[in-house]
Amino acid sequence: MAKKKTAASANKRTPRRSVLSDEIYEMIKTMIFDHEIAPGSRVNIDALSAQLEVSQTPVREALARLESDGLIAKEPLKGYKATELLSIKQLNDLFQFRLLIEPWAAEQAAKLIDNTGKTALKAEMQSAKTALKFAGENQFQALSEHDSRFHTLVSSISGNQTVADFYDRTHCHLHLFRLYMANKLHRIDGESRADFVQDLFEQYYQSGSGQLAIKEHEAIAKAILDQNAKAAKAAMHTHIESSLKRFSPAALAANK
Amino acid sequence: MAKKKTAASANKRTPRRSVLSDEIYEMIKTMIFDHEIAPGSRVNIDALSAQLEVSQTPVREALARLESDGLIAKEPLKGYKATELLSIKQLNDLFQFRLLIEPWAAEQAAKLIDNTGKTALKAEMQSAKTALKFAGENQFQALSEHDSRFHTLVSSISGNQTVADFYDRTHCHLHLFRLYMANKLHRIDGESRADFVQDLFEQYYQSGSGQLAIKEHEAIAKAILDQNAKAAKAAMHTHIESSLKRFSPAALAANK
DNA sequence: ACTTCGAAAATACTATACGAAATAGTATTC
DNA sequence: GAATACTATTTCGTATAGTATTTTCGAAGT
Repeated sequence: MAKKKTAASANKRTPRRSVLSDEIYEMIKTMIFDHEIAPGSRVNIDALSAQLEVSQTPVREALARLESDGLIAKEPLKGYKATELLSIKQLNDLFQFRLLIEPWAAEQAAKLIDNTGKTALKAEMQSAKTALKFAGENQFQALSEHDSRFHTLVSSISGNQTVADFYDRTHCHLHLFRLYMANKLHRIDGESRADFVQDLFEQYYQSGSGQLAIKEHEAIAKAILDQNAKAAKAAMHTHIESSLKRFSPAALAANK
Repeated sequence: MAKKKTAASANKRTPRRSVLSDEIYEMIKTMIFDHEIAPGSRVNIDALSAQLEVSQTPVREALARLESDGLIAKEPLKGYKATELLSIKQLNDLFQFRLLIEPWAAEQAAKLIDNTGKTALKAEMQSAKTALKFAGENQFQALSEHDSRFHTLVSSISGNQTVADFYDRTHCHLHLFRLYMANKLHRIDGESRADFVQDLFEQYYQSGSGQLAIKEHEAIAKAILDQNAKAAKAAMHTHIESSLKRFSPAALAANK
């Protein structure tokens, strides 16, 4: 609902700096992220464009891109629908893929990092800590975003653009977040979405998973900053395996 | 020009089994591969939809998807343009990426292959040989397509869908790069595009690169069929490194 | 000659309305 | 009760108009 206003005002008043189509793309992504568009549910272009208060044209473009991203599936002449949540197998496949890529990326990052990279990495770790302290009710969101930025950063420091691009394309954080959300939505009926996020974070936080993830990130960051390639590689490997373990119960629950 | 007719007839006469938007997507992709849309050149939606004799809507959707594929880039409010070709660095990055993924995929394939997979793999190797013998002037095309199918097949036998998907995304860039080589290395003006491809094949073929690649494929296939995981992994690693070496001189020439 | 400015043209982007074709759902017939 | 026919809904594509932004290009000022 808040989104409608944003779209309308951005459209009518302010001189646009970007293109509506891109905004719509981001908005729909967010809606999928928040389960406002539930996994597996149909996406009616008419309804969506009405809700967002834009015409069909930008919605169509956005959906076409989301389809390439694997977040939306198109059935010809039947319409678009949000993709289902990751199955256990898909989750394992995804993490196996990451295990092939990211430890190598961390290793390279440790070898090739320069001062700019070091500054960026330190800044990211710092901001993660402060975000966790002050984000209040949005701490889980903050954590998730930090995680995404961290892995993107390491990939980019590795110097291999292909690797960096391909990490982005996995949409890891989005899939994992959806998984957790679904898990939570399953348990508590009738609550508002904001409350779900809050609850979700609390569970995640109180289980110590958040701190663990940050700790592991710190180990990776330290190794990279020390330019200890072997340690960086090992730390990233450990981190991804731990991360998979933390997410697996959610996947189990989501898949009933 | 031949394409126009296809589009029009598919649109007007026959009952459609797929969606126009998808056809347009394939057509534009073909146009990029054929250098009908040159790398780096701008893509005028009006002109393109006129040329293909369809409205803008399906063209926009196709371009949005091609953008996700990395074949087209969008600059907000300025329009779409075909992406530039791979630089030497990007080519190296891409092959480094493949070195991380595909040897593992081959290893897994050797471990997990079943009878269906064995049949498919044998059939592919067989068809590669016959295609090379009898394809005549389309031998380069045949070889290129076999290469694509072979690597796709191994990825899919590996059982990891994420890995298979990501291989697919890399391949179009390699394909494009090969055709680009053709164009650059044989810069003969006034010749038709088909002639370029033909010329490329001849050089490639006469240099023995084609046979080499097939030989390496056979080594990989044998190891997988023998379910010798280690050998399969090693053979794939060797193959990709050799493949890069075969590409590199052309890449150097192409980038002046 | 070189920049700087500004109008005109070209182009990108969005909105809207309509229509054809396929799917989905419902009723009718046998 | 099953197959068929009809209706409704929805998707997909077309056409067109209007707005916003970039680009072009020429004139004025330095």
